[in-house]
Amino acid sequence: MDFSFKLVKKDQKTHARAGTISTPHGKIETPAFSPVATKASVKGLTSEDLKEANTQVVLANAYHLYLRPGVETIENFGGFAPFMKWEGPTITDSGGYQVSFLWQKTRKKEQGIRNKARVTDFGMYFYSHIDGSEHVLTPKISMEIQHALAADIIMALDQPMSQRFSREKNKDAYIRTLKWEEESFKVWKELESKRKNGSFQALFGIIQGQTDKKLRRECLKFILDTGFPGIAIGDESIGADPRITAKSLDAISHFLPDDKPLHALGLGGGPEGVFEAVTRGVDIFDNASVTRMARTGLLFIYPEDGGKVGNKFRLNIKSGRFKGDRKPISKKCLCYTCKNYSRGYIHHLLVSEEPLGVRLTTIHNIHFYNDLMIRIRKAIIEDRFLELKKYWLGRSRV
RNA sequence: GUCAAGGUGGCGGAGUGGACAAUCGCACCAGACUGUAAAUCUGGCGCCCGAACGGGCUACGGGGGUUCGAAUCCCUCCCUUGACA
Repeated sequence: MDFSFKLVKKDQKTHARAGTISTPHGKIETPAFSPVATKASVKGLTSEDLKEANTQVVLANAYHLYLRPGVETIENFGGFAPFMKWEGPTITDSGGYQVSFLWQKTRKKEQGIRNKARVTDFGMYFYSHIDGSEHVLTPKISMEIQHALAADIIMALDQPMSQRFSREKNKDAYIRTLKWEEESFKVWKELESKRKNGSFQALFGIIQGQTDKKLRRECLKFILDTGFPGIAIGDESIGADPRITAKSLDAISHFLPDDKPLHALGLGGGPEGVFEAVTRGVDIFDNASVTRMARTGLLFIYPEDGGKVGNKFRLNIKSGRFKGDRKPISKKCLCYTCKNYSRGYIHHLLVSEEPLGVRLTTIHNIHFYNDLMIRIRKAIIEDRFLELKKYWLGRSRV
């Protein structure tokens, strides 16, 4: 088996831990951030850019790649990683999240297309946002798609819970998720047993349950009993507000095994959210807003630059006050962008909608997150994690 | 010089007697951003007072007029563009 998680160091006072995930395509030193390459592309960057920004792993999406360019195309390239010329470890998401929240993401220019999804125990019926064609996603189909996309880490099909759902609907989603994960596991086992190329994909089960401690624990127990190689935690509570995320994680921190990594799906909340999540045992996470914010001009800065909880560790480079500013985005940052370009120039690029602006800001934000994770890992290993956390967050909220 | 069309907020451009401090777009300002249907979306955008409902002032080239009421109608002047000389 080409997949393992080994602890390097466990923090004494918190659940924070440093470890190494080994995959057929290399190691991931944790805690780690995974940039999101939904459609086999981190918007604006080449794989060399990603590498230079210290990226260890990227995450792509089954829903999007299935609809376009299609599974066969990618299979012929040997997976989405060779397709995008990425040589390191990779993750794919099952597509459950996408289908679940399609209905609320209708965009004005695409309003002509049917966008309702219908979920039954059998699967998720949905209409393509591209051409309106009808499709169904089941645990088996999701596993087959992800098998073809050939990431090192794949996700079971789930139906994420939401604060906007009724109690009843959330209960259904929870029960259905357990059922689908079990089914995903069976199909995955079968696909792995038939494998001829000596590779291996690690299937992660997803813990649902929002901030309900009982459900979270029950779900974790189910995932461990079933024997998934890794654990993911999902649904809407792993989101923007670090305190709600913390509440969800607190339910399971004590029960995390040492030999399985915990992935937080879509972990939000900026650097503050990262510290709170790592405090509670998160080893790896992905987040789309890091790169999305880069595109809209929200750039991360260090405490040395004035970054703090109050300003969410970021500045808005599009703001008129940066026009003509000759300083780099951050004086502390060692990314390609900060080493070579000024705030004034980047301000100009984004305001003028020059594509180069997106590339430079995305490089910076990804480098920032990766560097933050490197610092956190180092602090855990050197027994000063809480010290680092306090330095960043000020008076700790924990 | 004659004829024609036109002059509206930072810009473009609607409105052609009351519902107009004036649609809309751009620019500008602020905010948001979860397993990316996002280089997107939301809000503000004459000045002053107010937390808000709201109130006051100044404004559709200048001046004058008609009218209870004018960005809108009439007179006159100035300016722009096009055609003819």
